[in-house]
Amino acid sequence: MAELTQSTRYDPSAIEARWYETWRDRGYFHPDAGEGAAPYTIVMPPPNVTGVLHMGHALNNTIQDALIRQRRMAGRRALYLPGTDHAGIATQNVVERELAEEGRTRDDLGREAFVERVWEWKERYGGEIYDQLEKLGVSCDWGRARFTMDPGLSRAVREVFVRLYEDGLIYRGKYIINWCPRCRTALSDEEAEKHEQAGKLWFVRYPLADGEGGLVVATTRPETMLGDTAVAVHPEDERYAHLVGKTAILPLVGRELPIVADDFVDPEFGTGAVKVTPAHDPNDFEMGERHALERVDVLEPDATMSEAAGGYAGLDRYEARKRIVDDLEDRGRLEKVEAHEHAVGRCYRCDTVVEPRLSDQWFVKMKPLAAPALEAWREGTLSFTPERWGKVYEHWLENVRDWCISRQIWWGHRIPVWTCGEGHEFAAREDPDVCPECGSERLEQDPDVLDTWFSSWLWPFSTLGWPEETEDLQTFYPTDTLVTASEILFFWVARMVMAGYYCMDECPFSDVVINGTVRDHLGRRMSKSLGNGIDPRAVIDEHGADALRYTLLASAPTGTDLNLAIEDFEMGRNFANKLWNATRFVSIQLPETFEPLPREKLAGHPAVTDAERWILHRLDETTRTATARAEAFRLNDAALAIYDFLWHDFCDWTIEWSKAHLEGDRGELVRSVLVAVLERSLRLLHPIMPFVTEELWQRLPEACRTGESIVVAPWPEARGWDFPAATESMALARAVIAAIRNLRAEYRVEPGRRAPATVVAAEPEAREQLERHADDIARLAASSGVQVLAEAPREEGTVSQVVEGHVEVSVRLADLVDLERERERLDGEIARTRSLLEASRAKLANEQFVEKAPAEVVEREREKQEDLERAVERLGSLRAALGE
RNA sequence: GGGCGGUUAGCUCAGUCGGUCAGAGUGCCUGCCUCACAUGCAGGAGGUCGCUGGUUCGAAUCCAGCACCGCCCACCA
Repeated sequence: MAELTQSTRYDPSAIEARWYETWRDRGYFHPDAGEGAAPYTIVMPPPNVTGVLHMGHALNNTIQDALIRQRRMAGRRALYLPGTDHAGIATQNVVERELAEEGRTRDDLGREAFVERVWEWKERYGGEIYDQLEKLGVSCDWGRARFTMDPGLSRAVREVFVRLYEDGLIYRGKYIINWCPRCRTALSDEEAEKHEQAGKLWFVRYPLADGEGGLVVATTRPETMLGDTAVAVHPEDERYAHLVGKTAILPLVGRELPIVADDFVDPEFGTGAVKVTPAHDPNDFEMGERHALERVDVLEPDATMSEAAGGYAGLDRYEARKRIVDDLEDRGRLEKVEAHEHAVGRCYRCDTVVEPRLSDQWFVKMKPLAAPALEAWREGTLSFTPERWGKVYEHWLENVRDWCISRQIWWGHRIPVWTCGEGHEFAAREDPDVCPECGSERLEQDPDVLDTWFSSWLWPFSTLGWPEETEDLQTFYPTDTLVTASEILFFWVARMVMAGYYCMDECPFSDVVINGTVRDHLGRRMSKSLGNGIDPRAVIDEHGADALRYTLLASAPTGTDLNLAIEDFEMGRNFANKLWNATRFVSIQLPETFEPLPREKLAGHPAVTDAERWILHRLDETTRTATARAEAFRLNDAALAIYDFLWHDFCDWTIEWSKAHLEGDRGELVRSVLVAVLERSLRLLHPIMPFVTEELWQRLPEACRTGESIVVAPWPEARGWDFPAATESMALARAVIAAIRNLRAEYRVEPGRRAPATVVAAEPEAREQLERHADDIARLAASSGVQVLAEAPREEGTVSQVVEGHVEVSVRLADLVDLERERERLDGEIARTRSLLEASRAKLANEQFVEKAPAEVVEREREKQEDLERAVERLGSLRAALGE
């Protein structure tokens, strides 16, 4: 164990894969269902099967894994359930592109062969993301991994669909939906992303049928005018009151358009008169319903103009727009054109501008499902971190609209609705042979498939076996924490809560933790097209998974976006390396047969000093902080607290301090403390940096740890090591050391040259503390000896500082001292201290302050004033000794 | 149009209850290969906490307004 030949560089590549296999093979990630310890469950937001691990996944999964590992160590039965999503449109697109390269289309293959082909693709590439997640070190239960199109999950989808259908919560109808002309499918409102875009507003004059004047309407999509079946104005708009009931003529087409009055119209916008196109605009559709208007569909599914467009038939929508504008202009119907910024929907998969289109689609009624989901948030059954996301969730649910769930693609769960030759329509859990109503064998299944999210929203329970009453479901549902990005709060989180209540009558999780978006150092979203993405796999290859995980967690306050540059990951790498070397140092000190003192004997050991007590005190403090922060989902705070403790307290001070105490009477105690602190620190850090902590933990003597792996070692608890006096005394010692070092550096003392130092303190208590530490202070400050005195002897050739207000630290530098410079330095110091003192005095002279501020604050201010007074005094006498 | 978030050191960001909160990492400057670690050690410079008011004994912190950046929602064609 104590080989001195070990490399001074930590090499993660040598150990990560090995440990991962060991953990997995030993079953640490696989909790049993049934009776046992309290479960803790996280279901992984399933990445798309087409997905490649990106920084967003890395962050999301690191957070989840850190939570899972911490709770597992704390004794919970932790289940981290992984899986992938079939991602209907995305996956179909990938395979269609593959086919395109072969010069074929999905229609060439036909539905069955195409779906077969997608399955082949899935079998071949769908597992890649699992390998990448393993490299990240996530402690998922791979034996329970699920895919949204597994037989079990497909059964769950069917079951829910049929239940909703039977409950009257699913309906089919002709409505305006978002249509992607490239994917040739409907999209949900959430899938049609709105983007502000510069466009134009065309003002077109529609003449009246009776030949008397006309009225001007404004439109952003002139091509849709071919489908106009009315013109609308506001009922109270006096400008147009006389026209209501009359008829206008549609230019270019000649169709007669009734002029109707409708509340929807905003008199302030445009001209206050609106062309109504029920087949191509959701509002116009509703107006069409209200006024029983005809619907004229002028577009084909691929966004070319249909037969109904007359002379424009066959043209692409934008080509048609151009021609129509030209033609209107030619005929003098175009009044004017204005620049106009407006929101345009685009397909979230291919970025094509979506077209509002009239078609037959399936919908889920959301209002009844939303009610319990709202209730859960309002009652506190469901919490969000950060809390503000709860309001976003609430607002969406309050305004939720029905969910369009049918997609005109082939890859996905086919809608389980059949129609028989007699026209009977029914939904069925099992593929039917005959119509249940009339026995007809001529059955036809609806050709559409379900929105991918229709399977994702069941994820927390479908993955556990639902609709079967499995042991897993009983044990691990409801789950505990859901960690996800804010982008899918509506797509996924809100709908999961609805499904949870609808199917299980219970909220599917108690906490939703929203993680931030990973951006580049300029704050731009990482994306393929910008080429600014940092590949987490490359970071793992270069620095190790622990470095990636630490950097991500430390840089990511919960819910805040993080801007990262590639160099930032060196922070994690350096920390892992620091740990490696600290452990090397401790190991080297331990004989092969080392038996550490029992932990309960450390703090009360006869040979114990402030140095040991202080680090034990800090260890307890850090343990409490790390635990509280991990429980509150504040992993960045936990990570930073452990980092600070290990690097700056343990390595910078305790290890350095210990070097003179490793042998002799105190040796056994000091070594026991070192190993105890290190061992517990490794456990604290394990959820964040699993690999390096395991590797190092295993290198500690067996008697210093419990169990065969740190993965299943107990989460640390504070032991009541509470030593404020030792903490204070060490703070003074460290301040004195820092002062001597500072004086040496200022005077450019050669590193090899040692100089005697004097520490003057009036208080006997302070002197006593310093006396005890004199040798260590001298050693760590490169001094030949430290003398502790009550009175200051004024010697020539010394330079001084005052620390903690009342302690004077002097170093004899003889020939190196530049009197002039020392006078200046002290004058500066005196001026600074005086101004602080003045401020403090002014504060205390303020009656209001003394009266109204809490006694504790006033007391602290008094102490501060005293310290400053003494400091000014001491500095003054130092200065006086230097003459003019 | 509505809502939310951000603005703190050159850079990336912490800062919970208003009073030891002017902090970290990185970068920069000085000096060190000191027997765990140069992926390191020691020392140092660097900020009017976006702007303007207000509340308060006291404001980076609370309130209002403003400016800039970003996100989400939205059926004004």
